[in-house]
Amino acid sequence: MKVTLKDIARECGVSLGTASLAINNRPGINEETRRRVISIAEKNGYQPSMNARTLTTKESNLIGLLVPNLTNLVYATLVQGIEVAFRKIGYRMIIATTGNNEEYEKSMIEQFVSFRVAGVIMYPSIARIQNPHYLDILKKNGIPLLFLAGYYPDIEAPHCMSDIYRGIIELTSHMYYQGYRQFIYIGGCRDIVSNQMKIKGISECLLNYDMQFCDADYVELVQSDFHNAYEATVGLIASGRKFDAVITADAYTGFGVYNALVDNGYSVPQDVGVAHMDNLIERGICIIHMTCLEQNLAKIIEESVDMLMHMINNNEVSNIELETKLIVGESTLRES
Amino acid sequence: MKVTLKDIARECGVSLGTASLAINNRPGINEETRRRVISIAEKNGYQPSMNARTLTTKESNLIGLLVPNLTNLVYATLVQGIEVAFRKIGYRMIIATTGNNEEYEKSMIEQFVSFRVAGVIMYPSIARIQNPHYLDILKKNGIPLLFLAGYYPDIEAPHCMSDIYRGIIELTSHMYYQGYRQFIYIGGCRDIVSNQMKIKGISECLLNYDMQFCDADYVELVQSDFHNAYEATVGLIASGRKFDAVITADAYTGFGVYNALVDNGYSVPQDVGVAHMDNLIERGICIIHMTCLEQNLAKIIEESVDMLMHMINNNEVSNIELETKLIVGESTLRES
DNA sequence: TTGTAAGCGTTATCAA
DNA sequence: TTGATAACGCTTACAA
Repeated sequence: MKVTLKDIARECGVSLGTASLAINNRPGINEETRRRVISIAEKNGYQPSMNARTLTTKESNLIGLLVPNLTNLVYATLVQGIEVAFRKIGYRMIIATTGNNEEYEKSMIEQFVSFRVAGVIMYPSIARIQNPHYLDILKKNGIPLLFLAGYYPDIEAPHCMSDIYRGIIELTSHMYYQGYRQFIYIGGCRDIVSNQMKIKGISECLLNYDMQFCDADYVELVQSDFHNAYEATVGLIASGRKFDAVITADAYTGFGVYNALVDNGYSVPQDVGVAHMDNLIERGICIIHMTCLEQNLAKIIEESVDMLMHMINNNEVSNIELETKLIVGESTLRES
Repeated sequence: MKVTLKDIARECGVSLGTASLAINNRPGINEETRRRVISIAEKNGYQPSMNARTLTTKESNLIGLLVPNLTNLVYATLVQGIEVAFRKIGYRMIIATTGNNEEYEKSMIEQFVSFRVAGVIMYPSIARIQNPHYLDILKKNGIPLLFLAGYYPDIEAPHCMSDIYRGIIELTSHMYYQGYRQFIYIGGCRDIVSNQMKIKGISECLLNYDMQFCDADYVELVQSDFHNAYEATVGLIASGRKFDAVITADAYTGFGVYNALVDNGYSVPQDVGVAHMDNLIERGICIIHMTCLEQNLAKIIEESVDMLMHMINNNEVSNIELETKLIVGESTLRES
């Protein structure tokens, strides 16, 4: 049923080799023959088999991209940007999601190997990862790996991400100057590198002002989303815990917190200040303009594609950490 | 650099065939040998080459999925759901975006063919498509095609989508009963099937009330998003055009309209009612609870995966059109 | 239970 | 400018 080069060659009355030259626009073939082969190929809907081609040439021109999911706009934006960038330079992508599931992550990495991809970009996401050394399979097969927006400390591979540490210090300082004193962070698993950077940033910044950010100030959600954040905040209020500043892992989580506060009679920003990571929701949609820390996703996309290409070409690369940008909104601007 | 089965066989001191049996857990091989082969394979990070395997078995277990982009939550939700569903039944996906670009769409379809995918699901999106017959290449290669959430009228392939026609009638009626009389639709290209269904629904519904929905009442945006909708609405207002009801292609467009109205001194829902397709933005985030027409995406996912599997197994399938659900929000509820 | 060899659809090498 | 042939990594008869 599939159309093969042999079919085309036969119909044209030429040999396989000749047909191959024609299809691939290689020199050393009569122009007239080429045209005939190509036209017959098109007529029959012939497409060269990637499988056979990769097998012979050992070049797949394929990139594997692994992200936690696609319904989070940060991931989706990264994926889309990276796909477009690679397409421009003649590479194709296999996009896969892990669902924050270690089994899936492992199986998708194996999948990439079995496709013989030229390189892998992965957004590391698994919370308490059991054994990230299944990533070693990439090295064993000579496939370069680049971590996007984070990394696994145990695995030797370069990364391209935002300098969240610096960014969160800027954010914390801003909130401090607005008079907020008791900070809470609400987000996903604390074991993830990016979250560790946040904790480090917040606590070191507060230390400068002789304040402490302790373990209990990190509210760890099973999943960082609107509803979990809402419930967690309600719980926090019910527990009588004192706090006047909340920083969250992403916008959805931030709005969950905001709604819980308002529903319980608190005013934002007067009673409590709220800020979140990332800036992807159209402001005109939102019930309040939230203060947030914007990552330069476009730059992350550009740099990570660049880095991986260097790695594929056996060049050295060094880690990249990009500046973030503080966007101050109403949610942390107290009337003074 | 890549690890092959030959390497494993050699290291184990068995033949290629035997190694293959072991790796694939086939019967007719000594248990002890199997264990040895498998353990050596794991040690070396061996992964069978999909390329070679597909070439021999002629079964790829791959599905091609094509959507306009990933940053729109509707598409992302569909992609994610479909990926998970196929993974459960042992298929892998190649996810690609078209960026609403006909060239890209064509090239991705060719890509799918060259991967020898078992089937293709595509979200048709190209506005004024020049020649959708590049899809014929799928049929020529015996690859089943399923349209998701729309279809190209000229191409013979089944589709799975919402019954937008019925849904939009329900929405229009609701707005009529709220006293709205002059309808505008704002969305993308009118040539797209789903938009035609909307026009048909609105105009037939209005006809029942002796009202007309004419050509000029369809405001066609180059791209249906927040900013274009905002500008278009401002333009509409400036032109002195009379209208008191706006239905939009999606939530972002709807909020663009809403903001333009409010910024120009109109009140929603008193002066103008606004409603949009789809219901994916967390309500707690939004500045207003908009009336919208919710598609049953979960069902679309389930049914489309099911349909494609039937097609792959050479069974007949018939088109599916699923009910939508009207969610009434503040944006069309006039105080009476 | 294991080994041998043909074949999958390409590309690449070498002769003609 | 073309054709024949080996090779890529794997599966699968079939033979041993």
